Amino acid sequence: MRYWLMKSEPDTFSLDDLQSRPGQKEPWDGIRNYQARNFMRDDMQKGDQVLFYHSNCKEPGVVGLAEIASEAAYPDPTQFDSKSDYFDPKATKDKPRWLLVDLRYKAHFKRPVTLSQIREEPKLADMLVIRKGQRLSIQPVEKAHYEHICKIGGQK
DNA sequence: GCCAACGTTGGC
DNA sequence: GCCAACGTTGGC
Repeated sequence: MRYWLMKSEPDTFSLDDLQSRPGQKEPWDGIRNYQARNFMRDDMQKGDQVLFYHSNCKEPGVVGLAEIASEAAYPDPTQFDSKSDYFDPKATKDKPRWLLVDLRYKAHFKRPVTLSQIREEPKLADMLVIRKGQRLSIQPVEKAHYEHICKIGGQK
């Protein structure tokens, strides 16, 4: 099993939104970065654990947990939809360019683990999310880091 | 709203 | 294949 950090802007789609979806599940569409896509395609498996991170907001940080709920990555339907913001004219059904996975809600942390807390904690100094210029919306996370974030967040 | 950092595009 | 121009991300 692997561990991930996935970013979302809470104004667009928050952990609350994921919790209130039917089945507490959501296809994670709109990923348009090759590195992030390759993580989904090559490395993600059903049951992988996810730190759900709120970005571009007042208090950026990990607000809770989710998990990968699809067996594998599959084509993101928004790439074929000319009305979608995520439409990609170069993608075809025979040769889809973009993939997604389903995400399932697990829990809210008792206390969100803020970006500044992560920066201040020496044990988390190697996390990608605090590396300068790091913008990837899907990042691999080491197990020890995952567990420590959970501990700070008050989630076993 | 600003802007640094980074990814992508496209002319050559 | 280079690289300037442009667009996006995301903290502040």
